[in-house]
Amino acid sequence: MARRSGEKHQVILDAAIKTFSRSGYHRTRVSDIAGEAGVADGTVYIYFSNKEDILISLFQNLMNRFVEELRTELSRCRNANEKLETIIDYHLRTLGSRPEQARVTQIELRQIDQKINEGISKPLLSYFQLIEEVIEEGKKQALYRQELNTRTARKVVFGAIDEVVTCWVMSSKPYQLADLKEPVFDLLIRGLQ
Amino acid sequence: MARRSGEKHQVILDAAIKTFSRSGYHRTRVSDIAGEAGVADGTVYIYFSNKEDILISLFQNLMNRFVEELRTELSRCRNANEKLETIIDYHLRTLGSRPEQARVTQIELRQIDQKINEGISKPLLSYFQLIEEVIEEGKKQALYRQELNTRTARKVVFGAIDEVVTCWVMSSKPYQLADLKEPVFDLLIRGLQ
Amino acid sequence: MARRSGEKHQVILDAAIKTFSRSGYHRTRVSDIAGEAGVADGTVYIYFSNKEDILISLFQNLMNRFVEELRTELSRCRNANEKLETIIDYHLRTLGSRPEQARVTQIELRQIDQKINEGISKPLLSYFQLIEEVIEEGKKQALYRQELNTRTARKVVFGAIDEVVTCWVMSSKPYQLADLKEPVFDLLIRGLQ
Amino acid sequence: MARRSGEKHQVILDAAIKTFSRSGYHRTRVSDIAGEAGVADGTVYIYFSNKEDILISLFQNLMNRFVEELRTELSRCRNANEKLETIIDYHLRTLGSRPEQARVTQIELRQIDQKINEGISKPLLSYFQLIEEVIEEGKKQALYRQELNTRTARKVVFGAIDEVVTCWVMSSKPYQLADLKEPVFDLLIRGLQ
DNA sequence: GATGAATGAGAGTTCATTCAT
DNA sequence: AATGAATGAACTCTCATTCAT
Repeated sequence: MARRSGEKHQVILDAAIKTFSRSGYHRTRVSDIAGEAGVADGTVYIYFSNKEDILISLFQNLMNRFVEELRTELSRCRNANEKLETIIDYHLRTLGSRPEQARVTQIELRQIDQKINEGISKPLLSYFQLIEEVIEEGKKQALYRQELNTRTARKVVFGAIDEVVTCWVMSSKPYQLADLKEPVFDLLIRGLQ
Repeated sequence: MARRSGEKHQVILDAAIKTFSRSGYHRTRVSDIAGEAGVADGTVYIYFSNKEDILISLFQNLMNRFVEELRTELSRCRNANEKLETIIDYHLRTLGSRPEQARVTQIELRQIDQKINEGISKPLLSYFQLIEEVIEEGKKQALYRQELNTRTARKVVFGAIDEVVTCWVMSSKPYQLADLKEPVFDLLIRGLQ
Repeated sequence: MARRSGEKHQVILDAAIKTFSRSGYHRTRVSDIAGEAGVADGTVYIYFSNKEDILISLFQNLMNRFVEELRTELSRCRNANEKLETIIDYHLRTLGSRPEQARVTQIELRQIDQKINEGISKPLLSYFQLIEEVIEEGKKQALYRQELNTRTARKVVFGAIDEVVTCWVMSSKPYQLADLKEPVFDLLIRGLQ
Repeated sequence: MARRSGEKHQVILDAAIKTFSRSGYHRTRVSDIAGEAGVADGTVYIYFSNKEDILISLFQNLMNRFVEELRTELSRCRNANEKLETIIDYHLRTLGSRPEQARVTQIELRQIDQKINEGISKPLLSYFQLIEEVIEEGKKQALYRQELNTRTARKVVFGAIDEVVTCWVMSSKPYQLADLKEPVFDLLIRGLQ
């Protein structure tokens, strides 16, 4: 049964990012990943229970690290506004500097079946949770309107950032993704106030 | 069953919405669509060149009608604010009343290969175009800030609405999608002003 | 049931020679033949019972005319040697001047199933019969050896001519097929004497 | 089943001869070959790129062995006449003792598309080459006429033998193919002299 | 007789997954 | 733990043939 650690575990995950990003989830064969990782096809199944498991593990890995590091950066902020700015900045900066990861997150991850989304939802929910915490904090700090519906506001915030990333991924990337931080932050902060 | 010429085209398209929505694009066999449509497998290939073509035609069909009707509604509005409100309202109302179409648009459509996205991009771009026109109009009418980057603003607006729809589709739909119009509009309008 | 006459019967047969020659029997669709003939797909089935029937009818048509005309030419000959020369000449001249027919005869006709060969065998047998008659005549006229096995001799004669045609069809046809009459006749006549 | 590496390649080839000979190339399904070989359908595609590849590999295999063994036999001959006799004898003996192989060579092999013929031409050409060498040798040894066109003579020789085999394959085989060696050789040798 | 839209059986090929070594 | 040959279920698409008009 799927070992979740070991050096090869990570090697396969790295190979998967590359191949998924290059060819897309459905076009990538397990043997492609194995080849890229320099292991035998069967070895993949020692570390992952199936192909979908690789994609989900990939996302969970990335997302956990993402949220963890983001929480660290947020701990240095003094108020909700700074935190929101940090969220947008970190999100755009991280994916902007890792196009392969961005492609997997924005495109490939959405190619899997409904039921599997559960594996994706969990780590994503912790990010949603984080954003909602910041909005709540902003309301407590009287920075944002009291009547603001936190959940809806979170959707707007996340949706805005997410769309900006998707557009960048789908484009030929003629601009720096991080450069969009200012206008996006500006728009969202005014919306919340 | 399909008496008039050309009727089968639509029958197959309707069947495709149902089956894609029910089972997802990759899990749907062409024979499932044919069965749902009450035609033979081969008949599908008289009207569509392949499975992907069905999905793309589906989206183009829906999106063209969507943009067309939306433009009609917008023609009744007096200013950019009313238009923005109409866009959000129409978007949420339309998809909120057609969960199957919403599922296809939000989920299944994103499951196809990169190159095929071209077929999707075109009709989507006309919607993006529409939103940008409204934002530009708002700037001209001095309703929105002059320094607003129209393209980025459009991404934020579309991303916000889109995320709201996606969350609803993924949920067990315990609320009316259209009910989110107010808070979303409120947030976005403040962001633009 | 397949009507064996009518103007369209011949139109379809002519279209079949072209398409079979161009694309090969298995690569040719019935709709290709219909298209080339300028009739509807279904019309083909008024005149022929199925696709194989077209190929067989084609061959029978060609072969009957071939043997008939050849017999006429032979009637002008005075002895077996002249007749053999005429056979070789006529065979090479006829196929050499109709590359499409040659292609169908040499290549496409051999692409059909065993049991169907019966339809091909019959008209071919009358050609074999003709050759054997000439050899027998040659023996009677003391032109050829008495101990000659007529059947085997016929196989050698036909095989030689047939191979010469096949090589020409498969080649880019940089020479006139009829030019091979002399050396082929020379070889065979010496073999028979 | 298939213990030693590479053994399956031959097992599949052997199964292919049987099934092609029994049902014909087009009537044989890949799963029939796999079944006859006692392997899974997919296994066939590990060793061959597609169905056509099986037929071509089959022929190349047989033909290479054929020419190789024939060359060995020819090395024992003292002059062109003996060699020509050996060629005819070996050709008829080999195919006469392996009716399945003969059927594939004479009938099924000619059922494939033009472009694929390239795969067939090469090994066949080496046989043609061999025959031409012998004819040339006969001319040098003053056994055959100097003015003989070697290429045409080769076509006559090969065509004669080939036709004899084809007739035998198509018949119910009431005679020994090898028994035709004498009359065929007799006819051809006189033609060449 | 003619049409051509509709049919649906059919088959080649792929590839995730397994398991003997 | 690692391998990679073998598996076989799965699925798209083609096209000869039919038949209502």
